[in-house]
Amino acid sequence: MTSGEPAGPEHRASKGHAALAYDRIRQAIVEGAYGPGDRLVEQRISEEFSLSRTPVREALRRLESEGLVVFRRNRGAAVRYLSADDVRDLYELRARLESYAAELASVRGTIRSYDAMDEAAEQFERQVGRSGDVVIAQDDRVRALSDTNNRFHQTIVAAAGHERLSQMLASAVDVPLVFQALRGFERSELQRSAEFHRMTAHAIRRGEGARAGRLMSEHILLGRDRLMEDLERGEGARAGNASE
Amino acid sequence: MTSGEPAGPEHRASKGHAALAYDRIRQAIVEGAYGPGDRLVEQRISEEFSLSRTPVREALRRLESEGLVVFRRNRGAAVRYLSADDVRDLYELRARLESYAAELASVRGTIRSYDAMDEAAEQFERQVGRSGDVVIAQDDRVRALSDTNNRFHQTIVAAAGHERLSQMLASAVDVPLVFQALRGFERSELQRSAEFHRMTAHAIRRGEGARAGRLMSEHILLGRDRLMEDLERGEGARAGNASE
DNA sequence: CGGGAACAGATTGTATGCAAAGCTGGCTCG
DNA sequence: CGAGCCAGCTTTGCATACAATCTGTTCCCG
Repeated sequence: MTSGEPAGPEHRASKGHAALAYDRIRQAIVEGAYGPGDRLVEQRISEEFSLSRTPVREALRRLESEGLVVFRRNRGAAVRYLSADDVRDLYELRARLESYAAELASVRGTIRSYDAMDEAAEQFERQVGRSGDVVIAQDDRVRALSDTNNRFHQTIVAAAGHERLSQMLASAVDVPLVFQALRGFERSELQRSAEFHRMTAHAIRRGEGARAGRLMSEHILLGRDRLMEDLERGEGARAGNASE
Repeated sequence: MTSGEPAGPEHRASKGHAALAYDRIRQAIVEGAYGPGDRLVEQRISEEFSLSRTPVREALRRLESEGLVVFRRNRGAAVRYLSADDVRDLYELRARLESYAAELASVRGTIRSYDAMDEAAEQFERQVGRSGDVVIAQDDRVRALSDTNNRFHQTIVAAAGHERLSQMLASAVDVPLVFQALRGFERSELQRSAEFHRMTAHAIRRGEGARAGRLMSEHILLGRDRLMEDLERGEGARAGNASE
């Protein structure tokens, strides 16, 4: 569900308080509990989580380096605000990076990683099929879809076997946006996404890297287009509203 | 080592101790004072810089997020070790990112940014011209060359006007490698680099983004080839030992 | 009545203390 | 003679205390 950390059992003590704070703050941002521009006061958060400021601070700086949060000297952290232009840029960057990942995956991936990729693609398809007729509004559905979608993309990134690339993608994907985007998708769009997943996975497995890269890029840019429509219409909860 | 940073209790409030520690540690790694695998013990570093452990720790985590340093839980930080394969991957990634930056710069750059770009390219050329016949061994020369080279590349990235991209490149460039690479360059290779700088800058200014991107990519991949030769021939100071 | 200096509250940035997790080396026991 | 274990030291991770900086407001003076 969250990206990056290897999915271990839920041992709170074994993870370290800083990592814990990181997970929780990140999730709060991704799901919109903290909106863009909200200040993240260390004292308040540390009380909320029953920790000291030190690990909270560490988590915040880590989130800063991933681009979810901005720091201003002596003024602390706030959830990053993204303009429509920022979103456009971010998606285009992501398209390039993930296209590259798809190319690499087609060369370096193992059979097992391909199987995992297909499995995620199939599950996504099933979830789309099961979802309601027009718009899937229920948060749980969106979350499940988002998780499966992330899993598909991350499987490919993992198959690419490029650690730094995977690290970068974690910060380029900007999960809040993906979450938002999926919420607005209509069923036909979800089906198209599922189809792109299938085609991309197929190309990767066959070793056709360039094709896989183009498909992946197109897939992501289609997502961008859809999201930009929403943002320009003004209903994005995360961007587009510039007033305090 | 450092040319002029005050280390005493007298300090400017404008920078913050954490940022200072970051700069100094980073420079030490880039120039090889700390080699790959060296442990970075917080206590020792904080004494060295007359600071407390807190800002040092913060600096180390920032360096971790940039990929120069690795943390292992309860064992602290160490300078990251890069295998030859890692270096290859890193350069290819950098090529893609900076190629994209060049494309963007050709569309978004201002006249002023183009002038700065040319200025850096010209200075690089002058410095190459002035340097010794075969191999420039002197650290000062290498450092000057490295600075100018970085300035050229960073000018383009800045002209691209894509904050996240620029942030990513900061961590993809892995300055120690560039430093090492330049040290091994022969004069003819430096001249070729200078020429690529000129051609790339020209393409950017004329708005030929695709060309600029290809040139930039090629320029970086040439650098990669040269560096890989060095690494394979003997262990470069930074890579060569494969144990975990 | 308006501008600005200074004060107060809030919040970050830095320093230090303390407990727990790792590592090292030596000792004991098989 | 070797292997395993225990003790002590090192170093991190977290908590807390303190100092520096910023923001907003009030009050004084022109």
